[in-house]
Amino acid sequence: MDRLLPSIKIIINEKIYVKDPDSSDLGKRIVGESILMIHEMGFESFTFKKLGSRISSNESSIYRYFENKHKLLLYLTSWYWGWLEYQLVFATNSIENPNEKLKKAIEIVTKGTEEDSAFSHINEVLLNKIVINENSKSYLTQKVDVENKDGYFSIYKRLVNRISDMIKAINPDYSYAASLGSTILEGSLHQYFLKDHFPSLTDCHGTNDTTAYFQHLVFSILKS
Amino acid sequence: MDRLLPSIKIIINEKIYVKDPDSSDLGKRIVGESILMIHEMGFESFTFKKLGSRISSNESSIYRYFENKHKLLLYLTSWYWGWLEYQLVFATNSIENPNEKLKKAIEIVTKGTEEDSAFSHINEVLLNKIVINENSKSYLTQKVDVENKDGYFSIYKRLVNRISDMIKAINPDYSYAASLGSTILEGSLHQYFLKDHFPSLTDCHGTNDTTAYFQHLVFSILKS
DNA sequence: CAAATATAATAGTATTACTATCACATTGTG
DNA sequence: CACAATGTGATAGTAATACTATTATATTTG
Repeated sequence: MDRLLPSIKIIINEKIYVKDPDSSDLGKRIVGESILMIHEMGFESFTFKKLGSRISSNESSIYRYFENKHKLLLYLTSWYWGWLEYQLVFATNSIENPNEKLKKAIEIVTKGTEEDSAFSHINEVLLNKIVINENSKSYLTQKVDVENKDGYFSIYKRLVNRISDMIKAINPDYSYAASLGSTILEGSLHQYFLKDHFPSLTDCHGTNDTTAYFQHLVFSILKS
Repeated sequence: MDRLLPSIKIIINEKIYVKDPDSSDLGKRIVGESILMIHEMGFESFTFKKLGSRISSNESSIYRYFENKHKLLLYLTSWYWGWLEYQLVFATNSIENPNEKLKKAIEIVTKGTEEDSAFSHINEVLLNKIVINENSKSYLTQKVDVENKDGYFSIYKRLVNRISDMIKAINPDYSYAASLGSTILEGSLHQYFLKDHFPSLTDCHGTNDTTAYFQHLVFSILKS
């Protein structure tokens, strides 16, 4: 993908970090390298100590950016959802026809990720894979309610709401617009996970299958 | 729920445990009390040491039943899916009409859990809540593929397949029966999670809403 | 050039997730 | 009854984790 708005920045809730990793070279290395490492070894095995030695820095320096690795995961997933929201708005904003708009929206959020040169320190393709594997761990914790109150999940919620609003625009009488919106986003991640690890539980094996599955699903429901 | 088949036992893959917890009083206390504790404090904070002191036993004794707490979680989720499969087969087996059969199946797997007196040491209601919060942690690990090969997820997969088969029985031309089956199971857990923590992202707030949502979703798709 | 700030190095702590060993109690078998 | 096998409990020990604290050293900025 090409650089359309080179000066854009994804804004993350300030409570998620101690110091904005986007404000320094070290911060960007922390974020950029953590994506590679979490992708390689999984979130559980990833530690700040290992990250420190990988970026020739120190454990204690990383703690000046993120309180703990859970907050770093929240940063990464928030960034991903913010980036996806930007793609979504950019691609659908000019579409007038509600059906075409929703169809495009589903395509954007369910298709596999391509690289985006606009954010050089972040590998969006690997980040997408991290989100598939680790996203639910960001909210399946004892602290969800507190963190939700603090707005840690607001980007994700806004994204679901955008999709739900598009659904309502097509069929205002449909009673489950929010549920359908959340099912598309979460269900899409899940289908990609199944494709890699439980292929017998999904039919989405090819490039555009997940998009086709959800487009068919959503429009069948809204027509009836 | 009443005891229909009092002598039934949910069979769990033997590789998941070191010693069958169903074979002794201590084993049953380990399983029964772990459900209460994981529900209370979440899987991350739960440790074998804490469990030991809660059941007036010893950490090392628990290790004689389960290699680690991840295996214990696999045991609990497998048990839950096995139990749910039993409910499903029991409730749908005698239904001839494919539409009625699938409708009933969706009801069984998406409705909230009631207590089952047949398994006295297991609190199915709390176990269902654990599954909502912790199930994905049982497979979102680096070891999934090895554990899958060893059959750790076979009950869950069989359950998805049962639903997929019912879908195919109604509409053999539908291309996404497996995906739809997995979406129902996983999506249902997710809607229950949203209900408790992100209510704005779901419409399933009442007792039967999740069932109604998925029944409407599935039959809309299969009709079209 | 001095002061402020950022980073690195080191050390230390409580907890976790185990492993190993030994003692004791119970149970089953010959 | 004796003795062996098994199950359980108690204790100790280890490596790794997830931090915190302190101090030293760079680097930037005013």
